[in-house]
Amino acid sequence: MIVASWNVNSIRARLEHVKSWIAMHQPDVLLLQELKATEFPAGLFEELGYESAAVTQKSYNGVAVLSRTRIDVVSSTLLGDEADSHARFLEAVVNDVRIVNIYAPNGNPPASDKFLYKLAWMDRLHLQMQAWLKTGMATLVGGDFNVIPEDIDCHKPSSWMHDALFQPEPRIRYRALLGLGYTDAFRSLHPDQGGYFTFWDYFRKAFEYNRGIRIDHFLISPDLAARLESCEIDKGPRMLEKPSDHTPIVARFRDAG
DNA sequence: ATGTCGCCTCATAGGCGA
Repeated sequence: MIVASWNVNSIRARLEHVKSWIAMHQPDVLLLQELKATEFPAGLFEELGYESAAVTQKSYNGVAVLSRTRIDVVSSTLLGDEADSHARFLEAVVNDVRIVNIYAPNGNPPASDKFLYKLAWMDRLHLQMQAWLKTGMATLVGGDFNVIPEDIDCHKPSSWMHDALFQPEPRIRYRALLGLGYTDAFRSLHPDQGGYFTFWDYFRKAFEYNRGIRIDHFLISPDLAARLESCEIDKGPRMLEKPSDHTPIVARFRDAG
């Protein structure tokens, strides 16, 4: 099973990029974030052989799961805050695997209401991820976590020390998710290797100089970690005209034994 | 502070979020 995740920064602006990437890579499951549109063009992906489920809102956020096989949606809201209406979460079951697509809050600037929302959101995610482990179902939580886990996950820590994605509070919470028993799929197969990023700013030729950050992640339960074959970042789409500022990450799993 | 995108609107310029 091949699972990919890509923050597309507007599904309308990136439609051709996404369609051609799917045609080329044929993932079994694709998680999309930052749709930035009320309507998700499900029909266009149906033509490519993909079922889809999406949670959307006007202008902001939005996540979608695409799959070549049936998607059973479990929930479109993260527990713990009835008043939270952001489209940032979609939990589904595909091929006996719990697939959770997240677009975690950015949280900038630090010491703002947005930053507090980010931390609270991560605390809510922690509780769910803890509960999922106890169900015994193989679980993958993927998407844009908006957290730079370690110093090697950015080109230069001093450039990010004032950014919400690099603050101790979210980083501690990310590590706590690993502490529950989840594995950072990419890092587990590429230990101690810096210079691997999933996001580069549009400005200052950040991509050309590889001044980026690794903030798109797959956190996988132990049974899935045992099935993990590869996890790579595909920089290809970031090189195209009018790219998203993120690029896809792709994980491959052995079939369940 | 700035850079650059994509969205929206008290819309063709400016604000917001990233």
